[in-house]
Amino acid sequence: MRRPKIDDDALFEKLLVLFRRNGFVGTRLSDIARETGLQKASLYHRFPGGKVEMARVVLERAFGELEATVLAPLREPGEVLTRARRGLRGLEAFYHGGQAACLFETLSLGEDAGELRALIQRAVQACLDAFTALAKDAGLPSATAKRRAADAIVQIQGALVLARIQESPQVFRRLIRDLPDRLTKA
Amino acid sequence: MRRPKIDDDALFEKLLVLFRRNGFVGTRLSDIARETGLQKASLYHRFPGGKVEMARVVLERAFGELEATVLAPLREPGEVLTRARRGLRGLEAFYHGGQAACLFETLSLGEDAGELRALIQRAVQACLDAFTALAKDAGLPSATAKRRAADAIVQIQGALVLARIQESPQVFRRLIRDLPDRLTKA
DNA sequence: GTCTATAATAGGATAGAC
DNA sequence: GTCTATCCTATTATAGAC
Repeated sequence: MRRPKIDDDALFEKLLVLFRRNGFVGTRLSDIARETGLQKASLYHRFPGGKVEMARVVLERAFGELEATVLAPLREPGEVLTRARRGLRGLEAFYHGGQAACLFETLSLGEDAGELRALIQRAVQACLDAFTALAKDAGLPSATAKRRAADAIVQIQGALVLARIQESPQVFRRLIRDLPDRLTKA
Repeated sequence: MRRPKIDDDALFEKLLVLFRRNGFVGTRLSDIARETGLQKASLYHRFPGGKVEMARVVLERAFGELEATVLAPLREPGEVLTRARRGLRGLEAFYHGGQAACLFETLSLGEDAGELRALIQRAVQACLDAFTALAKDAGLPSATAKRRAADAIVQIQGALVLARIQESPQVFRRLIRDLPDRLTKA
């Protein structure tokens, strides 16, 4: 076989699901091999840096998707509430309606997070910036806008954690509904 | 040696720190042995059920501490805002001012969580109930009180996650300051 | 109650054939 | 690009002496 058994996109999806659900240590190469249908040696051919590189690639691609489906809509020109709604619809899809954990949360756990921490921090900061800019565009003073943005991230992360514990996405769905106003209204 | 090298309380504290920081899979028996000064065989003498039993005991004791230092103050008779402030002061201590992760979050990650999930759900539900009762005592209608309680849990969990990622407890401390009003005010 | 020693398994990672 | 086979280490867990 010269052709890949599984293409990069599908491979990325499998890795994303695993790292999201089980974190870094909790995701074993044997799991990845089983889910992708590749042997461990083949995985090392695709990711010479091993598990850490797999996690890094997943983080980078997830950040790219977040940028395209959530942050970009938030920054588009137009009416503030419309932008908020579009971005949050993207966010809802990004987290599978609250049924998927946040990669930034699960990969920030433990000491192994060291090599990935900078990447995670950058992604979270990008979210903070985008939300802040939106709240400013809504006419809120700078300090208030920053607080609203931080509140939004806090609530998103918290809702995802609670949804995981309760095994119900209800609290996350409600949040998505409420956030556009909470971010932009006086 | 017939006397324990380390007493139950100290042992519990060590386990708590490890499981909090690294989750279930991320906490290895070798870490526990190093931190407690006990050999692995001695750990198995204290916890015949192995790592799962250690995690269960930690969860139970942490729940007990939460009950005593946070939930009980919330339920005490007296002025609502005072009760809220006392409970939240307990909560701040419980999470070391935002520098320690939530055990219920870190142990709810991964498939290993199966055996511990019921315990975690019970603890979170107890928090929801206590916050709800407080909000009701503040005169809020039942449905509103429930929403406020869920919001509180969401914000606490989210702030802890964000604090971990940003390596700064700032967002958690601000939350503790704001929560008494957010829970009780019309 | 703790220890040393050891078993049994699973983990990440590599070599080299095809 | 994928595979089989293998290495080495770490991991959980147990046996039995003190």
